[in-house]
Amino acid sequence: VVDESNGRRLAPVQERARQTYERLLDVTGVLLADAGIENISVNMICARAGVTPPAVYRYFKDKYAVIEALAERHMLRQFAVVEGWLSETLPGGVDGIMANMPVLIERLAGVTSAQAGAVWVMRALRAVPRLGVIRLESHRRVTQRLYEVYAPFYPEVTQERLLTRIRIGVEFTYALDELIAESGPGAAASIIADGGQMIAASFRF
Amino acid sequence: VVDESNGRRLAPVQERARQTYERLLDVTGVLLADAGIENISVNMICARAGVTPPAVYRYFKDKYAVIEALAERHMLRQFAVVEGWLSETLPGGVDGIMANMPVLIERLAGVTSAQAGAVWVMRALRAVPRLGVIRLESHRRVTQRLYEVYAPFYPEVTQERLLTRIRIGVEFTYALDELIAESGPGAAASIIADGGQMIAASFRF
DNA sequence: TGTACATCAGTGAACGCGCGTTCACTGATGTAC
DNA sequence: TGTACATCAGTGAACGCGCGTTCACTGATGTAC
Repeated sequence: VVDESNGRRLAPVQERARQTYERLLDVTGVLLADAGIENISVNMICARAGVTPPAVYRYFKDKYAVIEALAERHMLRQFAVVEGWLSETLPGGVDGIMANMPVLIERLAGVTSAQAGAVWVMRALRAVPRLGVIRLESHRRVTQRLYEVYAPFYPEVTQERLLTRIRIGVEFTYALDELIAESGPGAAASIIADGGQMIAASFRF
Repeated sequence: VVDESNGRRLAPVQERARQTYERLLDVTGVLLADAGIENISVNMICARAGVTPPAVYRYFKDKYAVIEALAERHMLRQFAVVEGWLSETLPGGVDGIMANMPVLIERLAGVTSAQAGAVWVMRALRAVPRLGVIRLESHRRVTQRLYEVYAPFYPEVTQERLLTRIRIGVEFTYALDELIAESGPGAAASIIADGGQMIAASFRF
């Protein structure tokens, strides 16, 4: 009885198993930061998580499936941040949204810094062909959601053009997230402030 | 008699050797696109280049040194594009520079699409900790150069703030380069046009 | 111009190691009656 | 409440393969006289 969709196998049902599963994800994040995507191995993950290799294969098809699950968890958390931010700023109209862009950037960066190795997960998503699709799918989803929100405010802009701009804006936002993650805490504040303004400015047509 | 600085070993002196060297770089680009950073191996590079492993070790310390050299070649080409573009647009002042942003984006994308696997090289640079420094160094260099050019046009902006904006702008530009590389030719045109405008807009303070 | 020699360029074969993965299994947890 | 059984969770040991890397070498190219 194997799921196999997307490389995931059995889902943990008991509490002990759920802990093992989460621990595997966390440990993978740490290792990704320490060793890098090309040096990480199932054996390493096991050793750090305190389990033996077959335990990993119970839940994941291979090491990419672990990274995939880790990435999805991270992107779901970021998506939740976007939703929360939208519901707060939407009453202020498009001006409120744009004025609060630095707030969004800051919160997204918070999610990234909270999870060890999250930047490296996102980088792995780009560098590994097999994992690229889940990043694209996630960006597509965010773009779609933002389009629904922005469209009423830009009646004079064609759908195609607005979608392109939003898609680029999403990409810019992720670039900022990464830039913040690799900067010291001093530089982070000004990147958040100026980066947010830059994205907002780029939505004046 | 070994160089060892940055993992490079002997430099090719004879013509035959120079061809082998360049072929190793080109083949590595292709393989990076096909197999991905985690699956590429020295053996694969050799097989595709029609040489045996020791031939690679003559010029490179390991496989990362090959990717590093490939990345540096690509970034030098892009830097040359930036210089050429600057000398053309600089007479038009800051307005000329900003108006011609889409031209820069397009040319950079041209360099990327001309070299097989160039996007994957840039992605590998992010994902592999050991290679990250050369990407940072390159971005720092471009940022510095653009600062020299922009500074006179923004006398009222503090140095720190202008540097931050340019740094972010550089990152945005690379993000566009990657976005274009993973888009179809139809979408590329509008990303170039709108992306260029977005970056230009983000330099209005 | 020819030859002897130096250096450059690349080969063939081999090595030990760690990787991904699987097998048959034991132990832990939950549940029917 | 106790016991028998089913399912879940993880172990221990082993495997073959391809990896990175090195050795002593042959062949190709350049150069001094």
